[in-house]
Amino acid sequence: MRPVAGRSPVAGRYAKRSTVQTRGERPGCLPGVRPHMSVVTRFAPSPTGMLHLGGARTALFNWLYARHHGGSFRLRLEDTDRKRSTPEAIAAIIDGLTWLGLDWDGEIVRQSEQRQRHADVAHDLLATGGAYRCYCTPEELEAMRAEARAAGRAALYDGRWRDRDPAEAPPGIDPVIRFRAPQEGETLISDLVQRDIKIDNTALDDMVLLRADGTPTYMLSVVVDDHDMGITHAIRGDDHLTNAFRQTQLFRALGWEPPAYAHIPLIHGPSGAKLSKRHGAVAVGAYAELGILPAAMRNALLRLGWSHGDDEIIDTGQAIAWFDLDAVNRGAARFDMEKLQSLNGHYIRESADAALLADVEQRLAATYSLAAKDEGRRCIMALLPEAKARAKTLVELADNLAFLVCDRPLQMTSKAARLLGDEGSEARRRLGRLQAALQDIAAWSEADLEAAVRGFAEDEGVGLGAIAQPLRAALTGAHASPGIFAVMAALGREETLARLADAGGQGRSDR
RNA sequence: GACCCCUUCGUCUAGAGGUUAGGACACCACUCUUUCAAGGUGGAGACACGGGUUCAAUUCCCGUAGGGGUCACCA
Repeated sequence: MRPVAGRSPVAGRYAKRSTVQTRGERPGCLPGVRPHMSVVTRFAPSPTGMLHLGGARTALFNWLYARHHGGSFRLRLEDTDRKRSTPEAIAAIIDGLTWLGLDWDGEIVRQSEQRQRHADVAHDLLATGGAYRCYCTPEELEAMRAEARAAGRAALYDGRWRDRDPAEAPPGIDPVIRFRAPQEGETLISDLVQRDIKIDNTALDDMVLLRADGTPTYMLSVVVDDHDMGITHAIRGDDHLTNAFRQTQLFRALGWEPPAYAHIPLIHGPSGAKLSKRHGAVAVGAYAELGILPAAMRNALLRLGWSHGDDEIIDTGQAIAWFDLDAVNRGAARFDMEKLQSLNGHYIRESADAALLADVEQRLAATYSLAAKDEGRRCIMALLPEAKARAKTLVELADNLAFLVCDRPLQMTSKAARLLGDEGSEARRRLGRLQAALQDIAAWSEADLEAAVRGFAEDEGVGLGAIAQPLRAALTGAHASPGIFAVMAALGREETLARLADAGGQGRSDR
């Protein structure tokens, strides 16, 4: 992982870029209006935890936007807070994105590796008066905030070192470097999603650029990195909206042009509040375990806050073709697991059998602790087309196929046991006769089996259901399963007859 | 508290100054059927409230209420 953001090579490109800006006069218009500028988006998570739905959706939108415009999508780890950033979190983010199929361009940029450049920028600003040293103690700041709050104002730094003579600096205190933010007028953002929003500059204070220990803060780092990486569009969660004003001011102070911003609404948890560790945030990896297909996840995430008329099932190719920021909503949405599952069922049905096989085998092997033998694999493949139509998740799919690889005698569910009845029941005796009837069937094919069983039912003078249900119980241990003839064909002659014997012959092991 | 944002069926959403307010998930019924799904058909279900503007407002404007976000030497 080597950062690409250097200090110099991109400067020239930038000078060119800033002359093209027309954004701001046309709030509703799309970034595509700026010709000849290749789109560069980025997903910039802080590696302090898992990748949850909100982050995943932000990544998706950035990825889609870049792919739609033929630009590039970068991944940047905002690890300036090295105490909180962990290798596990980095791995979780990478795994999550990989699982989702969101591939990034170029190398991953680790913000911490850019700290010297960030510090240099801060010092340049200091030299030109765009920033100043502040010697406040944490206690002093805390008191300041408490007072502001008590007075019913926003808790802002009051700028007490802004114009103070550094000669008055108290001894023994390492100063922070603060941005000298404009105090008059207002700052406008022409957000691609939220439209024009302006804020009075008095609502913003002089933020810290460099901490007392000389390390850069996030606010400085994003600005420098977005600039250095040539980010044209910053698509991120709504919770960054107020940061955009500060960042815009910093960009301007540095003589740079900020990227186009697009603040997308947050995804809310069941409680209606922002997703967080305490509020319904689940790592995307958890959905993989639940048997969700990445394609379904992408589709579900896409429809949260974005729409294309009445279209619901939108595969990734279609999403790339259709996605743009103008159709992004401004209100937060809640995530609906039921809808995800429904979508997932669709994508499972659309999947090729071979693509599902490995996953099913793995799940079966984990749950039933049986090695997938060739015979087992043959059975599974044979029934996959049937089983696929009945599963909303890969977990269900595996569960629905588990009977194929279970050892005899089968464990019966209570409903299955009821279908079979007690020892010597009519249903069981009939299964015994069926076993005999099937004994010398010539070709063990689904069609022949169906003909044979139907014929048998006729001979017995009962409807097919009266045979099929107990038969299903005997063969699968359950009252519901894929089509019974397909089950028999998949199981094979030997295993089918053996299970029939278990149920019809001696009548054992049912519960 | 200050600043900012949001508000159409339970949920995700479409929509437009005049519509029977559309779709999807979930729900109910019917259908198909060897079961369960899937599929098909049908049903119930929404414009937060109050003022304006207008011939007409759910759509535009202003308030109210409710919800959310942000106010760190976190990101």
